[in-house]
Amino acid sequence: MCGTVTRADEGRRVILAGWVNHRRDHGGLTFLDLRDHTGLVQLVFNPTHSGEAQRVAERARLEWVLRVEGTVGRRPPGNENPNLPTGEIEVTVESCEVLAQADAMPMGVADDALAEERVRLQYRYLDLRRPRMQRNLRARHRFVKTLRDVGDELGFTEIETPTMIPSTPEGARDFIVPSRLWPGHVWALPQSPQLYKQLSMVGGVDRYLQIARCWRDEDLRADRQFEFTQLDLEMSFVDEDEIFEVLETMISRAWESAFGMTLATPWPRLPYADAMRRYGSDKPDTRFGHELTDVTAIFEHCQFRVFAGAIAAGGVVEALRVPGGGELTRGELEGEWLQVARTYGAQGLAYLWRRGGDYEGSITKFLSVSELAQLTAALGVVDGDCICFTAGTQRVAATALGAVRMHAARRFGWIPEGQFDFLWVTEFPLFEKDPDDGRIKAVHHPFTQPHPDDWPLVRTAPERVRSRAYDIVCNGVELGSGSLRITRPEQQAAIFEALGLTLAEAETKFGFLLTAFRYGPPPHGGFAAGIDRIVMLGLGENSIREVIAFPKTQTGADPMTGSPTPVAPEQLAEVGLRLAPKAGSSAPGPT
RNA sequence: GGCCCCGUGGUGUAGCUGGCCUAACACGCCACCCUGUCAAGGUGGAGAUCGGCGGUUCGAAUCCGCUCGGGGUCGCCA
Repeated sequence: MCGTVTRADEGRRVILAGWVNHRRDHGGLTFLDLRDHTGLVQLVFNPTHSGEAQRVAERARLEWVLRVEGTVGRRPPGNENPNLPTGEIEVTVESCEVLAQADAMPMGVADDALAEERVRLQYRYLDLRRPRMQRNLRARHRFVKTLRDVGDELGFTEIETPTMIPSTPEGARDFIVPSRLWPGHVWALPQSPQLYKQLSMVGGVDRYLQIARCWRDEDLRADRQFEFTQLDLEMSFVDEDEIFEVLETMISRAWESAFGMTLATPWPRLPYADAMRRYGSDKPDTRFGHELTDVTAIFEHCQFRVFAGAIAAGGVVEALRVPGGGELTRGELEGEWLQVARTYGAQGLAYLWRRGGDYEGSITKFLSVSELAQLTAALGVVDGDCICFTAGTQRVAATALGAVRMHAARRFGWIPEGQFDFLWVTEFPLFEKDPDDGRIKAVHHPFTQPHPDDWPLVRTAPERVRSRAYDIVCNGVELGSGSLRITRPEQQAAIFEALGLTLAEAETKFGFLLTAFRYGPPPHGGFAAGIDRIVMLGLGENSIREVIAFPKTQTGADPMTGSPTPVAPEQLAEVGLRLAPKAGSSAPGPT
């Protein structure tokens, strides 16, 4: 292979095939760099050795595919290239065959010739030739292969579950597939194999594993695609400790084999409530401190109406000390910093500077000497700091200031590079109130066990019930989640009741699972980890599109294939469908 | 659905406080020269009317509006 030729091969005859990465034509003597996924090697075409091969080399252009036969030799002294692994040697070509020509490239293939993402996706097959993408694809392969290997060692059985399953209204929007044999009926692509893996537990599988493709018809993001891949696990007769240990083993070993870095295990556990309180996030970036402080008690009776009003309404005031923030201008704080807080629902962002041993800033005049002294003590304020505040409900104030914390971290370089802080966020709330209709909904899914201590609250104060659901978080990215499941009918009934589901409704939605649970379900729990995101993180990429061979754009299209495409009426008729006219193309209505 | 950023030859950029832009530079492409280069070099050449539409103006790549496309993000993602 091109990149694996070494000094040890000196004198050997080799046959190499690859792409022309670069050409340097001296009008007689010609050099071509030949590339395959292993790297580059310099080919020398000397008219005195082989005039025929040299004439081919003169014609060859970037990205032509060549097969050459030649002899490996040391480069003449002084002509070594220390920037290349194969820089000490070269291949003197005796014969050269053009396997394929290439038109002028629509984009460069070198890593430092990065084109606009639209162009990269349109010519994804060229983009994939880039060394970086080759590295990413192969690292992903190693990662997944090791997950399977370790899973096998740990007694897991890989089970394939269907990709055409019943559609359920819960959770994300389904991609639906019309049924030809059952006109008017549809299948859905799974958002996850959740129910099937639980059924496999009932089926005695004991330890289920799947590298599962999942689909969700929601808006795309840097870390979200329509279809993504998860490491899906389910285990019988286990509790959190065993599940955590399995995942720590599988992911740390796969991480090491794919990225060559070791991960310390076990990972710390952080209850959800603490994560929200300390970091203002359920997926905290714990690579740096600068935690939030609840200063509600200090400002309970203060003259600043925004604080006092929020507290009187049952809310809180959160504070963040920004060392060095004294240099922040009013324009910055009231511009982009405020915008960050507002994006996450805060009404505003209050701030103070500590300069020359005193507080400055527009809210200073509303705060008493005593209040400011307490603030100084509580946060350890020193000269040159800026203190940012949000006020409101605990959730909004903390979340917004948590976002400000991340903004500050990037602004002031708090984030240590090359560090990976994995942790478990545990004891997620079981329920949450839907702000739109005020109804109680399951945070994870309705089969999640409540925390054993909180069973009495299921009836009385459902929003305070903690669950046995947990997430893996690393560097502020949510990498996966899981839970222990409910298998006892009477417990399940209590949860459905809290969710406002009648037994009849539950039967309609999940009847097959409830039926299965009448025939001796083993206690079980599991986890699903987002492979795209983990590989993205391990490779230092900022988007999962960099670790997916053929991703979609943010608008959910594929520029390479020009899809999605319109569909012929006959094809629709066959599956019993009629499409609504496109909103823009319908007749204009009354204005 | 909201907010923010971007859109100039095949690619990447400059120009964008309006006229000197009949649009510049690098890479790539074409032709010729060149036997030790490795971001090879030299000479010459082709190639964009500045995403699209509309407006302001004597005059627009440069200002405004709409629109299309790409990216980021909030909502959404049990």
